[in-house]
Amino acid sequence: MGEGGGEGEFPPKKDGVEEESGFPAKTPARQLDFTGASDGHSLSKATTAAPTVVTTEVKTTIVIPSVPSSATATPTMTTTPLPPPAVGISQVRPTVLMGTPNPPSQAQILNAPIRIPKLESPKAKPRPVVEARDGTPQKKKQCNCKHSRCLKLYCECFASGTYCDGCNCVNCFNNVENEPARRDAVEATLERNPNAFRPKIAASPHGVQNKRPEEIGEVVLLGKHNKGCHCKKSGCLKKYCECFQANILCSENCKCLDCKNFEGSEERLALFHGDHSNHMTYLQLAANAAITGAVGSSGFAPPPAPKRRKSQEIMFNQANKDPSTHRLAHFPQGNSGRTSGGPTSGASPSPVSRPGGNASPATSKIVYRSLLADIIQPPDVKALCSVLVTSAGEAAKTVTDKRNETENRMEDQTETSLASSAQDHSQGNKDAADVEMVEADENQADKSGAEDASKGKPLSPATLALMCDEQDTIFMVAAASPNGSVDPGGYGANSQGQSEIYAEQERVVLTRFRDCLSRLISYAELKESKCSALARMQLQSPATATATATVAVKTENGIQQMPPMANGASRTTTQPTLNKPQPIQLTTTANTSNATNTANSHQLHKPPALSEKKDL
DNA sequence: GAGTTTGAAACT
DNA sequence: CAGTTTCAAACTC
Repeated sequence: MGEGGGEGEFPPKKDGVEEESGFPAKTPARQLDFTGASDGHSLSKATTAAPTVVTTEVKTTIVIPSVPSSATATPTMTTTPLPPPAVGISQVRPTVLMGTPNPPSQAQILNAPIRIPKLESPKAKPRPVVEARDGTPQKKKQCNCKHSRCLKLYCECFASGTYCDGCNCVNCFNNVENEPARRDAVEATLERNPNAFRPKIAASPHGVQNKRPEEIGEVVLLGKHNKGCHCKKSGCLKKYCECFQANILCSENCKCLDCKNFEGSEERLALFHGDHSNHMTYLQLAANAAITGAVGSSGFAPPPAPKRRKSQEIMFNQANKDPSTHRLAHFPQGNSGRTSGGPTSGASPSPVSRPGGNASPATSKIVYRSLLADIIQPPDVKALCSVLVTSAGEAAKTVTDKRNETENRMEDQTETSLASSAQDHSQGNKDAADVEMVEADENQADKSGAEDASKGKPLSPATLALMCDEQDTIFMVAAASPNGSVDPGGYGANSQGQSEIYAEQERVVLTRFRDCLSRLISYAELKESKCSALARMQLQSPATATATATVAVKTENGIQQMPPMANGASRTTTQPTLNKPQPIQLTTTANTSNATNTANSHQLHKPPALSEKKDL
């Protein structure tokens, strides 16, 4: 078991010679030293070998469930210097690949006694991975390592940076008690491969976000395997394949044979069509993975529940048996000579595309879309920013004017002026105290966070991911006061006036932004209710509803069409009227073709006029 | 649950 | 860096 660390001979092996610690005498890239002498010795090498950080922007229209607040709960494992958030395998992973301003170094990631999935009695029974109906694992996965002492990447716990807890492993060293050994193992692993503990799945610029839904045909999950898989026999359609397991398509990084895990692959489609509802859930989970840039044994997203595997495989096998769909050729890989992956006979419908390749033909697959998908376009954001900046400027001006007036009035009253000065001082102190309190709170709330980081203690990536906002705050404070003291005026302006201006600006900006969000929420609610209404109509009269599939919603801006799908699942999107959610007028329009619908939807992709957004 | 298959990791 | 071995998960029966 995961708690059985240390005792018993290891390995139970043929290799013969063993070190006194029981480790095989084989000399790996760097022999591990489990004598414990390494306790506390630094991972200086690893520490300084902070690998380059891939900064990738990921966008998705798939709604990402928020991380439960419990994720930041502080475990009570007192021997752990860094209380890690409890992270299930489905947990959103750190944003190392996501452009986090200061991603943790590799050593930071690893030096941390990272995540202890759940604190239980050491004698706790092994817990199977429990999956909810939606396929979301509720417990961390448990390894079953026997020969690796859970100190090699073979061990999923070790590879994912978690301690074994409640695992079924034998002779486990991946625990608090064997931290020195574990550290050495980490060091050795890093020496072999500095990126060993980095997320295997990097976010990919390719994906759905740049395509119209009708062009997509299927959801192409973002991200690609950094190293690529090397599958030979699984067709990359089994969980043996790391790409498949992460629910991403194989990429040019892969060296797989007879790959079927590419966009447009019939086998792959068959697999997913076999369990569409489950797939939808899976998509969200995988989107998490893409978003966070990490899934799998280094955070792999949970796989789809294998409940329907049989039926899926039937379909898959049928597809395989069909000679028309059998592919001998490797599908195209941007630069590795993969051919188009097209079918070897004319029976298969269409050429396929690879991530980053040509668009695939449309299929009838429903694409899950957020209710707010496409509502916010880049120009919208720019417009909003402009509005906010303008507002901030106006606020500053107002405050300054007011202040000047007041000062003029007060000019002759020396006594009052002195009092004011004193107040400035005390106010300044108060501000300083406030800032310090904020800082203290943050440090306390996440002791393992910035404070530890500043001390050189590592952060688990998940923790870092969760505290990025706090980091920003801390950064602001630090920037205001590089020497650690806090500028009483705030932001280094050293005057209450500035402080007031900033406060007012902040108030105005936040207020405006809040209003904007409120409107978005209102719009989403409106849209949802419209979708629901439509869905009900479809239920009542499916034929009609499906045939017409058009709901005209009259707004002050004209008519908007709603796609014939409920709750965000759609292939078309409507353009919001952000400033004023209108009462719904549902009108079914007979004889409205889908083509019309699509054409309109294209038009509707245009962002709202800037004037509208000013109202935000 | 035991045995087999598979592919990543470790090693040569 | 290619080939081989080891390992543990995935899968099958």
